[in-house]
Amino acid sequence: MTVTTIEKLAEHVGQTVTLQGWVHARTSKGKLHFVQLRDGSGLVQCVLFKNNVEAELFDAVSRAGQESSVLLTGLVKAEPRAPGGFEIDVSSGAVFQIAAEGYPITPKEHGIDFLLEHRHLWLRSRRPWAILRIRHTIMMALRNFFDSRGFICVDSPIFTPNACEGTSTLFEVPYFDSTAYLTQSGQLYAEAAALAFGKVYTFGPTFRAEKSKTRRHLTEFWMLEPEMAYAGLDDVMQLAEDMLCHVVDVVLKTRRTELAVLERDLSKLEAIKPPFPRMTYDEACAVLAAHPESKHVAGDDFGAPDETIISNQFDRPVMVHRYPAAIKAFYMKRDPADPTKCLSVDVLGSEGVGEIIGGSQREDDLELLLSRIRHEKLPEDFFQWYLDLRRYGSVPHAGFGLGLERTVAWVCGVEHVREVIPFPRTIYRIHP
RNA sequence: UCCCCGGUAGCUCAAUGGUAGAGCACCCGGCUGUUAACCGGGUUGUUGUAGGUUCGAGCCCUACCCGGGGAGCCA
Repeated sequence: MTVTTIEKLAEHVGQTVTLQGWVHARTSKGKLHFVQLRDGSGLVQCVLFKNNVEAELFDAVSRAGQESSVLLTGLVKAEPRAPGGFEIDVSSGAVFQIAAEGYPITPKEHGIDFLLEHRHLWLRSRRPWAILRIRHTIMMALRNFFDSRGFICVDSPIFTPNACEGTSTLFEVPYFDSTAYLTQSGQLYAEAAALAFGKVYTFGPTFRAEKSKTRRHLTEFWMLEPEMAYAGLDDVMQLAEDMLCHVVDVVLKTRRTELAVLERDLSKLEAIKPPFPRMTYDEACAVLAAHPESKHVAGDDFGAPDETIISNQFDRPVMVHRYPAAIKAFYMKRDPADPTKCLSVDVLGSEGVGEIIGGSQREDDLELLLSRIRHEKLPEDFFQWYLDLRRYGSVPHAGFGLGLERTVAWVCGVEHVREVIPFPRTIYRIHP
């Protein structure tokens, strides 16, 4: 007897196979049970006729409520009317466990608070299933993309001695006799690695203790940060464009079922093709100045509503570059053509989702970087190792940070980032 | 930290200041083609907490707790 998974049923039409899973839903009609079986890879309807299976199994299934664990063996039949296109005509099987009464997540509607409180069970539902499988695919596509271009994955530490950028509020943790902080960015370490390996990326969790409470914020989220030696702002923008196009392409090619579960408008994804529009910060300011709903003041950073206005001008991500140096991080290199600007870029996702990537060319001159650190009143001692990178073989280098959850939410067309990470951590939620 | 909204059965919600309800879930019975099945029957409450106003509070007032949406900041 072949044990297989639901997503591979197409290879087994006409054969008898065994599926191992859980009862997603069951309806019975007299001497007939319809079991919607979930096995993690998909969902398929299994039909049990009373006369075709042993009485013990038929009786057990009649008592098997939602989420009971069952093992069913039967003939795989093509069934165009069934979701997924297949149906199992069950001949034998076993009920491993009758789920306890009171499985909280019913087929009816639930509020977000209730669902998050039961996230450990909610993961089994269709929507999280689709989203988290796409998240996985996006992570794989990203890794494959960088791997195929000769990037080395270099992990950055999660315990850090200080603020990487000196801005965000960090989580403080006891570290033996002193204090450590959870990383808010692996970038400074990625720079060190780029000067060692040429092209690198870090990919891991990052932490921000800011009391943000919006659909775009988590206190723990994943960030991918590529960094390239002998590269500038234009290289970074090209890399970001190629990367996003590749990710969307892979998801469109391999996750149609999941996108259908999410009722994603595929035309919005199919529009994600190169080239992405590019505009300077000043050009973006002009767009906002001409927009009646914008309260943006030229020179300031863009607020969330401003980003929405800008990104809604296009059907694909837009790259806004050369922001005022004053509102950006100390390590960003000044634009030689206009020293009030820096060589930075923000990529705003389409459909008004806001910033998904922030990147820049880094300041490679020791004296200029040191003056920026002093001007920002950052702890100079902590940055000595970072300054070493400018002392010994400094080169032009550049990179960016991609917010994984924001990217997944954008691709999935999901409103809130808390749905695109398995166990979201927000200001008021650390459970389960 | 600030602004707005909410908290009633396991869930989603209703209830003019006057006897706390419905649908679903769950349990029992029926049905060989269901798709959120259907039909019949049954179980379900410290109305977030503590005060106050009132003859009477789920409803009005005060404080607090919890959560949601947004701002700022950012990915």
